[in-house]
Amino acid sequence: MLSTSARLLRLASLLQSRRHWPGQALAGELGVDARTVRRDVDRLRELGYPVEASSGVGGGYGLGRGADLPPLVLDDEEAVALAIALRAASANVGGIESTALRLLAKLDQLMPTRLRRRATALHAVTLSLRTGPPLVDASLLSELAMACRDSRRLRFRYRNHPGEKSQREVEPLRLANYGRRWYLIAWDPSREDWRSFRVDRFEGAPSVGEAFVPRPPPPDVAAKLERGIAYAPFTCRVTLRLAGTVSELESVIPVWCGLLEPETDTHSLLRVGADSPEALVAQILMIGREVTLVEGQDLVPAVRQVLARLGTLFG
DNA sequence: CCGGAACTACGACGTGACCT
DNA sequence: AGGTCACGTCGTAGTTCCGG
Repeated sequence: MLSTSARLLRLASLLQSRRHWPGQALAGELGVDARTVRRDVDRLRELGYPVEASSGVGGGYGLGRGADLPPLVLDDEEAVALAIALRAASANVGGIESTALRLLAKLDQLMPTRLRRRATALHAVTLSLRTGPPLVDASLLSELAMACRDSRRLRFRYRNHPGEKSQREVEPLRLANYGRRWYLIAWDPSREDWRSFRVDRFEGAPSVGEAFVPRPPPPDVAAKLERGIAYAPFTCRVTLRLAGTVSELESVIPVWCGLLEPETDTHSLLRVGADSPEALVAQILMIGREVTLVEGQDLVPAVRQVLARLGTLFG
């Protein structure tokens, strides 16, 4: 049983973690009666938290936008995650470097020693390699993240892999990053399917539309999208045949190698994508299995050149 | 369009623990 | 014993949904 003060901090933390909370759900989280939650909400309001309430079906509590940011409450794991994420994000997201450093300084000052050791350990043993300029803008990522969190439709202009432009309207689910690239995972009602969109291919700022009821993603959507991301965006693409079923191969072939598809009862297809013939060769070698080329004959001359250079080097 | 059901927040009140 | 505080119960009011 939490003390009243501890419960008040926990309530503030809960309200900051989600836009909307039914009173009964908060009561369940806090282990008290809904009436006690309401009293705590009153106390938070007295402390300056802009807690808004709505009655009726679908009603509940939520943090409104106040004149000032109320005190932010983080638990141990959140504080460590924030410190690590800030260091990583400042290198991969444009426009937030100095803000991230200011925030890190604040966190560093407030963190208990045990947490600071955990947060800095990863940074201390990680070497940051020069990776070029950031690919996406922080404000765009932030806007997409809020649309995911609040389950609001997004309309935006998008340029696909071949460079064709289109107007899209989707129900956003998650942001995902693969290497230095960021992707928006969303349900596309016009295609009746889940799609991933590269954030750096958005043209202009998206417009946020009406709220939608989030649909449960199919259980394997993350793996499928991960493999799709590992293939579709690249300029050098080949399809390989290898022995084994998809379920057998999934456990032995790294997910970043490409997109596995069933072909027959005994063989599967692996679609491999890379930025260059050199990277393609390296990726195919990493598969570590005997493969045959099914599609991508146009890349054969380029790949032969890479192999010839290797032959000269080590011959 | 209307009325009832369902759901939710809100207010009044009683109870028990703790402190002086 | 009396005051204070935190808590739960119960009834009320507002909102939404749905069937006739």
